[in-house]
Amino acid sequence: MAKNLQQRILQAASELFYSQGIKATGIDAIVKLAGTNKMTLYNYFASKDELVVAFLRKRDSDFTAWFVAQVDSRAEQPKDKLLAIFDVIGDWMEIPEFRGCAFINAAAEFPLEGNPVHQVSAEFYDQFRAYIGELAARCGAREPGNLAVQLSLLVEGAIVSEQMKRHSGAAAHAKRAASVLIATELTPFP
Amino acid sequence: MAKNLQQRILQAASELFYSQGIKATGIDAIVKLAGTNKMTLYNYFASKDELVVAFLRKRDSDFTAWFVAQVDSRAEQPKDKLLAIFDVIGDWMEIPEFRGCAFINAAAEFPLEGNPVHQVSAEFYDQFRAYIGELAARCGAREPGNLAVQLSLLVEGAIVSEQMKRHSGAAAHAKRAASVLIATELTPFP
DNA sequence: AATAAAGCTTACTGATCAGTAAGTTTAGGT
DNA sequence: ACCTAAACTTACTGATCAGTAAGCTTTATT
Repeated sequence: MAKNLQQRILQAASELFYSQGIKATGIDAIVKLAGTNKMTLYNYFASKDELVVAFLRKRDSDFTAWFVAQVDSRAEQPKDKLLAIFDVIGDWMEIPEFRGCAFINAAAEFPLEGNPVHQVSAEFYDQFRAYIGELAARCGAREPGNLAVQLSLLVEGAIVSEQMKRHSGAAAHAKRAASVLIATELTPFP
Repeated sequence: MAKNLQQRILQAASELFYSQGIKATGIDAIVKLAGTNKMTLYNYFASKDELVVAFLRKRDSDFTAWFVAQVDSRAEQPKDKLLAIFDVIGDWMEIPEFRGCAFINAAAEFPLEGNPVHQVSAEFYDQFRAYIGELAARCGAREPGNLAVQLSLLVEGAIVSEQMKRHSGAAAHAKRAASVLIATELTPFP
C-alpha cells in the first residue's frame, strides 16, 4: 500500500505540473490534491526537482504507450502509421485538458541543457524521432532520418501552435504537409 | 530622461524574462540589473504582469523589425524570401543567447487563453502567418493560407526542437521540408 | 496485546516573492 | 539660491515557497 501512496503523489504532481506549469505548482498544492502531507512526499521524493523528473519519466512512459497503441489501432502499413500519427495528435489536442507537450513546456521552463529536467525532455524527442525513423525506413523512404526529423518538426510545431490558439486545426494542416513530404520521400528518382 | 529609465527597466526585464523565464525572474533581479529600485519600477509599470506584456510587445516589435529586415536583405523574390525565412531562423538559433521563442515560452508559462500574456503571444503568430501568407500569395501559391500555416508549423517546430537540443540543424531540416512544400504549392495542376 | 513502521500533525527555518509607505536625496528648471 | 519633481532608501505587509524536526496517531504484523 506504500507504493500506492507514492503513485498517488506522483499522479497528483503530474496533473498539476501539466495543467498549470512546474514552477507555478507548489508542494503544498500537490500534497493537498494527493490527500497526504509534505513529510510523506519527502519520504518518497528527495526534492521537488526529483519529483519533476519522475513526472516526466511517467509522462514519457504513459504517453508513449498510449500513443503507439493509438497509432497501431488505426493503421497497419508503415506509411499509414506515419499519417495516423497526425490523427492521433489531432484527437489528443481536442481534449479540454490539453496543455501542449509536457516535455516542450518543461524544456522551456528549465532552459539549461545540463538540467536533468531539460535532458529528460530532449530524450523523449530523440525516441520519438527514432520511432518515426523506423516507420519511415520500413516504408522505403530514401532518407528515413531526414523524413523523421521533418515529421517531428511538424508535430512539434502543430502542438505549440495549437497550445497558443485552440481549435486552430493545426494537426490537420500538419498532416497535409506530412502527406506531401512522405510522398516526396517515397517517389523514386526519375 | 525619464523615458530612458523606463526603457532601461524594460530592457533589463526583457533580458531576464527571455533568458531564464518569466516566473523564474523576480522583480528584485530586474531592478538590480536595471540599476534602479522597486518604487521606480512600480512608478512606470502597474504590476509584474503589465511588465511582462510590455516585454512581449517590445519583443514583437524588435524581433519583427529585425526579422523582416534580415529576410529582405537576403532575398528579393517572394519565393526566395520564403526560403530565406529559414536561413534567418537558422542564424538566430546559433547565437549563444538563444532560448527559443519568447512567445511560445510565454504561452507555455501562462496556459490560460484569456490571459493577456497568452493573447499577445497568439497575436504574434497570427501576424507571422499573415506575413508568410502575403509572400505565398505574391509568388502565386495555389493556397497561400495553407502554405503559410505549413511553413509556420515548420518554423515553430524547428524553434522548439533546437531549444531542446542545440546545434541539431533543425532550421536546415525545416528549410528542406519547406522547399518541398513550396514547390508543391507552385506546381501547376497537370 | 504488543510492537514496529508508516503516515500525519504542528510548528518551524530561512528565503523569496509582489507590492507599498514614508521619508530622504538627487537632479533639473527657474 | 530655491523649488519641484523624480528617483532612491529603508522598512514593511502578507503571502508563498522548499524543506525539516519532533512528537503523535494509525495501521499492519506478530
